[in-house]
Amino acid sequence: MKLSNNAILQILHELTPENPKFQVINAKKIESAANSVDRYRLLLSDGDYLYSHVMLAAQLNRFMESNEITNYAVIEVTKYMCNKLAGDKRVIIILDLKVLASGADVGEKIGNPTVINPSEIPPLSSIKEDVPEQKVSLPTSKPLATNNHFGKFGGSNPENNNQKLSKPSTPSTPSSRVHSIASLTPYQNRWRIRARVTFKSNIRTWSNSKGEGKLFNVNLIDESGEIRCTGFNEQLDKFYDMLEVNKVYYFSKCSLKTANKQYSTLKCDYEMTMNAETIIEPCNDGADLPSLTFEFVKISELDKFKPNSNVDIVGIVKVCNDVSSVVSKQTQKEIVKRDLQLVDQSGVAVNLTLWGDDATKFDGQGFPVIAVKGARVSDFNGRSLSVSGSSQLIVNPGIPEAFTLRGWFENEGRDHHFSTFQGDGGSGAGHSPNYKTFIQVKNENLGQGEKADYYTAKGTVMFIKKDNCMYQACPTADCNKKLVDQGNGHYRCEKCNREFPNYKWRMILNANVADHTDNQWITCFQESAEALLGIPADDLGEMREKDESQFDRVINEALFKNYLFKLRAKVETYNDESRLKTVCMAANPVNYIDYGNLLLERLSQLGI
DNA sequence: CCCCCCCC
Repeated sequence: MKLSNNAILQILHELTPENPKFQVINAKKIESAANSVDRYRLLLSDGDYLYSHVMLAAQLNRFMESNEITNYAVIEVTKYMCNKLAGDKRVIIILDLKVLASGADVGEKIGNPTVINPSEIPPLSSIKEDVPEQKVSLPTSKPLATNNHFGKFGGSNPENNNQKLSKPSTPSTPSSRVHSIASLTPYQNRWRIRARVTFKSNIRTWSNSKGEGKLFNVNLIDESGEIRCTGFNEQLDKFYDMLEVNKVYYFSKCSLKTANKQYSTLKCDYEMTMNAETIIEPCNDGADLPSLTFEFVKISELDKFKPNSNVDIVGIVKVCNDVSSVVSKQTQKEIVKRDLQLVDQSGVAVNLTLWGDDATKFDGQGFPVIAVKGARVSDFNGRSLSVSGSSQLIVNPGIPEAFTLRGWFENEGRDHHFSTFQGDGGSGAGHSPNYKTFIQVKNENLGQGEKADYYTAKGTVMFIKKDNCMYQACPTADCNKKLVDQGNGHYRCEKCNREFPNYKWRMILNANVADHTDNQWITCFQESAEALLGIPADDLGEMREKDESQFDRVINEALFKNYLFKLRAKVETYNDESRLKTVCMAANPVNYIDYGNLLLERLSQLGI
């Protein structure tokens, strides 16, 4: 196996031998800081010289990880560059390669190469006497250039110029090696990243006491992480049109500053601002870079997130409300909004609000899947979501999670009754449920104390009392007072001291639920009663008036279903008689993973 | 240098 003799020395002197063949004598993994990508450093031989300041581009790590390259392997380097570091040290970066022979096949060091001391690179005149495989015209006397421009070299062979060595994607600017986004800090400014644009904002203008202007941001991603980059005024004019979502660019010479976490949904500690020096150039071979990534959260788990935090969410738009408008309390401006009800396989529904253009342009036909990166969590109605200015809304994204959701929805999700975070108390601390069996509730005297006891029980609906399970309630929001029928088509609310021509149906449903240990009578108010019966109270009330047999059918169909009941137990005294009253706070679908784990825990407590 | 993202 013939190596490209002296090619290392040539490269260190800014010559560009084509497709040089080297032997990898040794390799060392450089563990990176958290979130960054590990890199490999190679000890490379050209048969005459050994050089240790050689790095493998991160996208070639697979050659090391798959053991395609082991010690003594011979490689052909089809793309490379030589960068100058502080102290005039030179680093060869291998950008692309082919493995010509495995380390096992070669089995030994070829030739007797001399080690090059990186701080004392021998002059080109010290090229060893054997015939180089690559014919390279050498400049007669060329000092070590201070320009580390890849592909630029002595003038004696212009025809051999960079069309062979610099691929179209290689930027024409002087550059150091490609850095990872995760490695950027404000304390270094000689860096260059190769990154995909995952988001480009609209152009926004501002005007305040400090002045006015326009700006935009892009979000950038590489293997190591994400960062936001903002362009103001002149930079906006220069780069806005050029930057396209999903395309890959080289970025260098942006200002870095600590990201204000209050406004940033990305996990990066820093963010970039374009300045007059900034260079952005397209990169045509960025296929190896990741696209937008999500860390999806199940809707049922939203109560584990604090209000004002951001989450990635994907769900089916089960309900798409019409646009409406609200007046901002702060700006007094009217804003268009649209509320969606989002559901997923976790069996919980949550409201998601779209604003402005997102709201007006949204088409809810056909139960689309939507993904939101960085949706804002609020505790309205237990938990709600909002697509904020820094969120990204993607309708029918081409991601596996979307296809899975679609399949689930078409098969079963469509007919599922979804629970909500309403009735969970809203504070949503996300405590692990206090699971009890009904016999435990009795044995432990739950609800007998001063304060109510809350517990969660998995139970089956055994019986529902249909008499007096609903009433005509005051139509005023938040007033659920039972109305007095005046007999003249009007209904009187004693609480509001008003008469109404209309009413809303409210439910108080008494049901008996059982587990394998005992049974328990529970009272379900509106939301949990609707959850058990699978129908809105207003529909049920109308149904009962029109056709009582249909109403009976709804009640019967609700029997023998299993739920995870969130219950509140408290003794109440009425007419000198005290009895335990159990109110259902929520009837949620059983999560059989959680429930299975609960059973495992109970089994282990039996000590069998 | 923005950073408001609203309401119920």
